[in-house]
Amino acid sequence: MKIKYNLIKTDKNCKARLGNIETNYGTVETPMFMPVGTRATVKSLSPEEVLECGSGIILANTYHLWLRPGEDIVKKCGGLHKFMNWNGPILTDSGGFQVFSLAKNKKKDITEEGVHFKSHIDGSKLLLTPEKSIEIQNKLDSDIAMSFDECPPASADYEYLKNSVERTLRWAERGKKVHKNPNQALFGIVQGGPHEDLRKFSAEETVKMNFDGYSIGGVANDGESKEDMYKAIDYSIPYLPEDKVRYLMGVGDPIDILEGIMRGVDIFDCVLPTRIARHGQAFTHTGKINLNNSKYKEDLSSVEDGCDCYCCKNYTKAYIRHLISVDETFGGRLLSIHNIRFLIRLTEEVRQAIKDDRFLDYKREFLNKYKTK
RNA sequence: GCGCCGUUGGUGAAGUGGUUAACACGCUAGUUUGUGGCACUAGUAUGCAUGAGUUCGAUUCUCAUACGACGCC
Repeated sequence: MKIKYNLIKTDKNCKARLGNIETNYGTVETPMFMPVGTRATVKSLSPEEVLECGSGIILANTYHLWLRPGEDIVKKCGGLHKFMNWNGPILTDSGGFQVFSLAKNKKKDITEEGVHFKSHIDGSKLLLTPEKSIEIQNKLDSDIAMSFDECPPASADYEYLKNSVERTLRWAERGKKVHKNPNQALFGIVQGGPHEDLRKFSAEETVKMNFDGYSIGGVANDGESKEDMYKAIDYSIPYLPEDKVRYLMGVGDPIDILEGIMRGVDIFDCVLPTRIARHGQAFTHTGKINLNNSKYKEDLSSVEDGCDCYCCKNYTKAYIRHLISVDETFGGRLLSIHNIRFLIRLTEEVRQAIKDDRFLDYKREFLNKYKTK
């Protein structure tokens, strides 16, 4: 079966929603945070460890798996779940973001047909089209596939965004036509930058195509202000159906997650917890800390008091600082576990708060403690 | 004892008679939002072994001293 989204309730005081998603690989509760496993692995963690962090779902990336090992190999191995030994649901990104990301430094060639660009591995010329992206995702056999969209930079002007929104709609339609996997849901993506009319248009037109869920894209790009991100959400959500799940792509700063939930978002994903972990930083309820800092040299406390993760239950800051400073991968691994657990725990607490209709109180209390400086 | 060479920051080292002493590593701090990232950004010697001299001016020239390397007796 395809996924099924069940809305359980909405917080009385805001748009925060409590729900769950039924999939062939079990049910996951929303709001939720999805760790990123770009190349069929959440960097440095085993599936068991990801599960132990409380995550029931992960994200994998179409572009990267297309290049290596190739979707046919994954298919031969029995699909992505079997291939990577992950028995929970998997969401695949369409590759749209990679095109944007690759095009940041190099010349991109976005045409009506698709996007021409060069492989980051060997420089060979590639063409990714809406049809190709869906075909790859079908073969990967993820539970949730994304439409192939254009993810414009935050600096794009109105005219560019308008054209981009229209092109993304045409691409969504083309992708939907070739989508064949009966066990895989397909999401449409809302674009339009921070502009109210473009978001409205994009959302309404995308919803008309009747996707299994809806993503809000084009946010969290470099240089984008928080205000623009929140606008993008505010201007998209009202036009999305209540009974379909909403996914804010690429967002994972704790504050942004709470802001998103308050505005009606159900799913988040982000590389932040694992990336900053590899660079020595950890989320805590009082803000982000940097284990590189010399003040932790002799600190025998855990990364965060009261945290129930494997890292905090067994290791000191002094030890982790040492690992990070001598470049041992175990340090980043421990912090990845902690950071993912931190965000998952955040969503667990949020779900309870929504149950009690006190999400806004929870959010206020969290923000009071969480220093960004 | 004599000869010869050397002595620049935490480390390896560039360099010049004249405003701010290159670069690298390290160290310190910051950044990171659908992962081309173990990456990026910034800071880090008021001082060039010590003392004296030459000079308008010396880390750069001269002499002495200390320390170190090498060679000879």
